[in-house]
Amino acid sequence: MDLQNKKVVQSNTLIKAIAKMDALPLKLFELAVANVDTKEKDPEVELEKDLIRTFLPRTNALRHDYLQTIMTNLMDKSTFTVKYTKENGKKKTEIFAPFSKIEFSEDESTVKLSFSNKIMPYITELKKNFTQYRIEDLRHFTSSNTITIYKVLMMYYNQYTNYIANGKRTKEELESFLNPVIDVSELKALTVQGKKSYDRFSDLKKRVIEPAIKEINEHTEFNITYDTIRVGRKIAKIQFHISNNSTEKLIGELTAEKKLSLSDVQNSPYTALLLGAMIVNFADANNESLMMSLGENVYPKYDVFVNKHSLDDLQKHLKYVKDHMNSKPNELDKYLIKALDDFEKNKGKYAKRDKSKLKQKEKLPDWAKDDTAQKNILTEKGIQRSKEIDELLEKINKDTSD
DNA sequence: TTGCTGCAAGTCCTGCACAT
DNA sequence: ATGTGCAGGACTTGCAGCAA
Repeated sequence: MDLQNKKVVQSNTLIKAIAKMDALPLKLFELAVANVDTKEKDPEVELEKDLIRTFLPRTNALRHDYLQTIMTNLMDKSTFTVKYTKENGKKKTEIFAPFSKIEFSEDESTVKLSFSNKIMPYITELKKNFTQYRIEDLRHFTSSNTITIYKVLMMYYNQYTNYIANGKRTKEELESFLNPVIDVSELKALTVQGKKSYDRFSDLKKRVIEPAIKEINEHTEFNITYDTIRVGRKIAKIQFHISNNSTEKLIGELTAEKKLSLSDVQNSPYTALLLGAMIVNFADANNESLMMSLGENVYPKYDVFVNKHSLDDLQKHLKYVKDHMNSKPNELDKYLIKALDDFEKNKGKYAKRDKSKLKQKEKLPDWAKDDTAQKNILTEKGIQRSKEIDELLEKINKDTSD
């Protein structure tokens, strides 16, 4: 078995469920989960005794009676509490044991663990939220708190890698997965629940947080740091910072600029805007050298512009550009960049203009000092064209987000 | 089965920093 | 100036692991 790559796969609900297990039962549970075939109807796992032995701190031999103690402990202490709010707003709690049976024999080299039906949905329902982490990392953890904190942090980290791959989250949302903020009370509930409370944050920090982070940093490829967030004088939240050299490389590759293709440029909403403003026509849209020059040189600037202002402002800008164009320039990309730069220089007088301000006399950019251009934005024809572009954009955005 | 050892976890004390 | 909360150290407790 390739432990190095063996991933434990659990639903995030399960991770957030409170496991009152000690470190050893928790490790064995994770080991079993790592090896379960979720497609089986009645999932059973056979673990080699030799493998189990490697997860024990100091044991050289694994005698039958000692194994019995460990497995009894595993059965006794493995309880999961899942709390959630029903649709009608009422709280619901489910408490269940992950294993229905554990069997082993003196003359067999494996231990057979049967999962309970109740826990399987949590392990198999991975489509929405999923967490994967290396079981190998757990081997060296001595505290159940380390395992729990590691799992919670991996939950966030894997959402980061998941979403960065499909590009469906903003940069800020991705950052929040890498720098999750967790309430001290929630962290206490996840780690020391059921035990004597750590009323003093310094005790929680000393006995739970710092040893856990130390172990994670020492035994995994992750580097965890944290900041405390105070509400008043009290430390109410902890913001963790997760980094990982090898995975950063992978993420870098995932997010590295993909080589731009003609279809990328054609499918860009900016192409739709240019078509809508009649700055390019359908023949232009199939002119590869023209479109690639726009995609490489102009669209990145439009990205910056839209980020700063809005797509609506860009749309207005392009209308003015078109209405001021006497003839199609030879180098459309340079022309559009120049027009955008001029716009930015005059943004205070133009970009933030609303309808009430339109009635006032104000200085417009040179390329926009055109009566027909100013009329156009207020004419029925102009409004209609604006609507058409909005509809087109909406359609494109819908297609690309699906 | 019993008792020993080592260690993790929990608690308490003291001094310090800082908000009020 | 005072009270509150934190950090660090010391002490206590419980028990896993193991040998006899």
